[in-house]
Amino acid sequence: MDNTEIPGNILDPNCPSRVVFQRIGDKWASLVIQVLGDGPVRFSELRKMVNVVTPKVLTQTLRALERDGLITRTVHAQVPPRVDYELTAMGESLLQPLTMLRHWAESHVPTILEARDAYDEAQDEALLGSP
Amino acid sequence: MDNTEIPGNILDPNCPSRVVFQRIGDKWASLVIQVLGDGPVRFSELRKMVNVVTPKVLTQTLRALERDGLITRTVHAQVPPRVDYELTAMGESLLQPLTMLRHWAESHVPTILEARDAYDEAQDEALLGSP
DNA sequence: GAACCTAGTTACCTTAGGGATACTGATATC
DNA sequence: GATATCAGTATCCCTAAGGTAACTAGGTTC
Repeated sequence: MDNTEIPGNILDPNCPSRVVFQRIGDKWASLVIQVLGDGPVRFSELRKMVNVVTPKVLTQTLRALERDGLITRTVHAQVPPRVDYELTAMGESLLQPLTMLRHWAESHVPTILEARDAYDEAQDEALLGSP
Repeated sequence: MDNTEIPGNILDPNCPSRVVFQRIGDKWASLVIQVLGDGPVRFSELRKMVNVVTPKVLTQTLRALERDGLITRTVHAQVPPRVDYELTAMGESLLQPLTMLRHWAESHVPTILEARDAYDEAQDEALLGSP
């Protein structure tokens, strides 16, 4: 069986690609994973690094990642509370493909943005030509 | 400069990762790219392969990929019409990281699904314990 | 001239994702 | 007793993504 073939169970909501690509597409999830790549980070630090995400949305993101077994949540019995988030082994294993994708992004996004501009301009001109 | 560092321009809507991760997260886009990995495919064929996507949504997806310079659209002057979609060089270069991610997905998604079940069960029990 | 083909549109609807804002609870410090 | 810290909740809102269903255009075949 060819290892690169495209799986046929695309309809299946549990289709591997579907499940993972959804997580990746999540606005903050992949960012959080990459931030956690350097070691455990507490909630408030995460908020600062991810800059303007609201606590509700950050919590949603973290819960989803925890549910998927990609990160762990550790509550320290302190006051004020301290909660650390950390990648699991599986979470860490995701870093590599994620980093590859990020590198691809960094080297190609300028071209993508140019393509968008060119496309949009062509569209505008077409509209002006036949109003 | 460390090649694996996390870029700071996360706020920037044009942040490379943001742009690419969004495309990947698109429900059909990454699937279409992988289908086109074997060569040009016409609209109707694409519909069959991607199985239940409606023409409107498929068109949206294809237009977005075309706009980003990842695929080309070729109209053949025939009747009935024939339109072929094909990866550009940039589109092809995306296949590699995408395939890596798919392989990661295929080997880890079963674990993810188990983790979800376990998490959800734990949640249910917690709710039953303190109603 | 009726029906069929492909590659789309058009109009409409529903839901989920994300966001803004304000509040809670437990404790320690002033 | 007022205030601060931290890690969240609760409530409400808005938009965009995705989906359904029906229709169009241009030409060909029966």
